[in-house]
Amino acid sequence: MPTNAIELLKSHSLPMLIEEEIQRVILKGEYAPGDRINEKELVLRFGTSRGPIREALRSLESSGLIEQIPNRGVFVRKLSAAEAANMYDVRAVLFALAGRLMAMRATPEEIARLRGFAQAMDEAIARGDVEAYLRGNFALHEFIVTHAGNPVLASQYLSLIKQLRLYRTRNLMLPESMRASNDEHHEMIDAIAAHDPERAASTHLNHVATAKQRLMATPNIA
Amino acid sequence: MPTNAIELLKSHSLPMLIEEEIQRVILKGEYAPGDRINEKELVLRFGTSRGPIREALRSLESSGLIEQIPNRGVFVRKLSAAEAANMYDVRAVLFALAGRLMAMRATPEEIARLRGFAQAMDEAIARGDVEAYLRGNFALHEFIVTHAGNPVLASQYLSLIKQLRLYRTRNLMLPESMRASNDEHHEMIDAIAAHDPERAASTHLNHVATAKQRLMATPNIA
DNA sequence: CCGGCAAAAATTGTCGACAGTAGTGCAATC
DNA sequence: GATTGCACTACTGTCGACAATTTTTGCCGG
Repeated sequence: MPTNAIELLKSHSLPMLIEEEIQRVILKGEYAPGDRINEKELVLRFGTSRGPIREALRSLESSGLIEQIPNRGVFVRKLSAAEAANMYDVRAVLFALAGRLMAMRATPEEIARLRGFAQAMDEAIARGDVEAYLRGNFALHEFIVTHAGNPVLASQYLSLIKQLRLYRTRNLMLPESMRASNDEHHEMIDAIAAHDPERAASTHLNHVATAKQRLMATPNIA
Repeated sequence: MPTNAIELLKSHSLPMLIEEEIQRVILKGEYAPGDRINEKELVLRFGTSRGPIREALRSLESSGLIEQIPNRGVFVRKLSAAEAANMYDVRAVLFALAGRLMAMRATPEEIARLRGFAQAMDEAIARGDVEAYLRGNFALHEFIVTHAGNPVLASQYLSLIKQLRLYRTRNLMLPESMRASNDEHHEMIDAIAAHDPERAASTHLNHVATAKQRLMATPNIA
């Protein structure tokens, strides 16, 4: 197959495209944690041979979304509560660093963007639109870590976020939780706007720490 | 080749073994940053076909040691000073978390081990044995992050350490630097032994921060 | 009816070969 | 003599097939 439509998208090799698609499917929940992923199935799905698919799976293994067991196959990674808790602790210090850096370097435009995110989330809460709230929440966090001026930090943080999506995606958001969480967002942004690195670091750290508390408090529904 | 000697080592698939060997060769400096890695060369070196080798390279790419450019090949990753600085900042907050956790959970045996490392380094300095000092330094750091009770933290920290070895391995250690660094080690261990998480976190953070200062102060010899 | 054993099916691991692309050097032309 | 175009080379990308292992299935005996 010399000229397939999937090939035309440039600067992305075939294994990379396959990797992104498998990742999308996993995060969407089409494969559940613990499920086995059959290579032949992927062959049929993508119409390529097994070579590129195996390369994509190796890459996904390194990013922590799947697990390879020799001669047994690949499985969607299953996160225990303890592992998720560990990830939250690491995520917290990374996010604190992001907040600290943001407080030191944020431009007025960036601060305005941050306030925009928080306001949109306020409105989503008022409308009771959980979907929009979660979108805004992710956008705010992503904006902070990608604008902190440290790509290594951003990459590690986003990788953790991705892996954490494997843990109990049934993340029911109560209205009061959303309100409390967005209050914390406002405090974080105030600290950044005041260019107060210490306060930014502590508010960001606490934000993730309380999110962890909320998550760990929910009964195990798996 | 049904029964090759390399195959007998268990619980490690062939791509994993190849990956470790390539990694070892890169970190040893046999391939320098920016060098191109030829697949055919690896085929001759390992005696396998290109399939397992390509899988190993994909995995190494995810761990940040090499870079793949479509249709061009793979290259040993080249770290700029800015990227190294970013890694040090992330490493600092991770190490601070490790120190905090260690202060909360370290057993008397672990504290004794820590003191043993620091003492061995003191002796290495007295002997002027830079090699032994560096070994002890790595052993101490590794011990702390792997005994902090957070495998996610350990994995990320060790991954950063590995990548940082691509940056100016000509890390000349002056005797006064080693003394100052090991003084910091003693302070870190004291904080852990006192089970003082805050002091442990700050001493660990500062230890990496000053290491970064020292590294960035050295003239660029690349 | 159940457990263990053996053959068969399915799946992963590996390989050699072919296709396509980037880089190189030569040659012809201005 | 410099430059542009072209063939050549070497490499990466992909594929289909074979080998080895695991899992399933069917059978037999208890």
